Amino acid sequence: MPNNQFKKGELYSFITGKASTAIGRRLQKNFKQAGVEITIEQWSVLYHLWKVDGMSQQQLCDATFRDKPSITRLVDNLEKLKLVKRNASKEDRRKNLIVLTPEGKELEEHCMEIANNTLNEALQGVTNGQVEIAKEVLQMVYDNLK
Amino acid sequence: MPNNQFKKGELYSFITGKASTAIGRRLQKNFKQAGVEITIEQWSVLYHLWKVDGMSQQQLCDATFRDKPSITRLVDNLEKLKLVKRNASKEDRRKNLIVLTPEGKELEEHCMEIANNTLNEALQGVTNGQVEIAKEVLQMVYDNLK
DNA sequence: GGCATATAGTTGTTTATGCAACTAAACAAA
DNA sequence: TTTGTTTAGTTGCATAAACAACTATATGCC
Repeated sequence: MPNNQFKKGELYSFITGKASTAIGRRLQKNFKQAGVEITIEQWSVLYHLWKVDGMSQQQLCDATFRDKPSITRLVDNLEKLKLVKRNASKEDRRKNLIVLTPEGKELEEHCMEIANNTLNEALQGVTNGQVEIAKEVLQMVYDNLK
Repeated sequence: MPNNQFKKGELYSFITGKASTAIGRRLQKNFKQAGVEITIEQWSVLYHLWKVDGMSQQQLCDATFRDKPSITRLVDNLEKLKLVKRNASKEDRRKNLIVLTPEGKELEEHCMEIANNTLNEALQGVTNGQVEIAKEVLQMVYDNLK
């Protein structure tokens, strides 16, 4: 950006993330309507475990961009829901490996379908090219600041 | 979107808003370093009051995309900080008009400078064209779902 | 081996969010 | 005027976020 002045409208929306708030809220609503009783934050943890089961909490922090206390509490609640278990690591006694239960595994297909449909809803009328560019911008922002 | 399938990576980032989380976190850090003792959520309310002083709480809900209880509590805390006051509306006794105090007004310039610099930081290496397209996509997403 | 530093996870605290439920005021229809 | 419906704001509740501080474990250096 050669010129360092933004119109105020851009400033606000970029900072507050209204679009992702709207997606998150819609996804939560769609989960609820479909009888899926997890929060979107819990989903965001399960999402990574479905891809790689048995991650450490620190790995979940990195993957979900949250801090350690937040992950501790999210995992607490997922344990309560019997969707995950903490297994002490054999190689490093500080580490817990978070593993999916059978119920946790079972949720994947249904949740991912709902999430997929929600994103389709959100991106109605947006072209593939626009999505690609938006992705690039958001990735650059994230890389600039993480 | 003719084809309703996304790669999983896109799915996750769009839904969770990692980029705006990163911006928000950086802005909070920059406020703190500059000795500005407000949260970014409080800033988002002040932002609208700096543009239009004396808004009702419902108007702030619409402007900031939050629900009524959230605004009630944000305004509570801003009152505690003596940055705003609630004035009962003369035309409609249900309504509070939220007005800036002199201290609240005084914060504008410094806060907006910090916010501006933070967004510049975030958008390093992004072209004007890319920003424009990203904005359009995010606006469409928001309009599709709000 | 001992000590300094780094790391994983937990606890405390404060702020925030959004759904549900409620009260009071305003508006619309009969 | 009365009644039914809508609207503005508040309270309750559960979940979440992140900073600070802490404990226990692991790593690196002398």
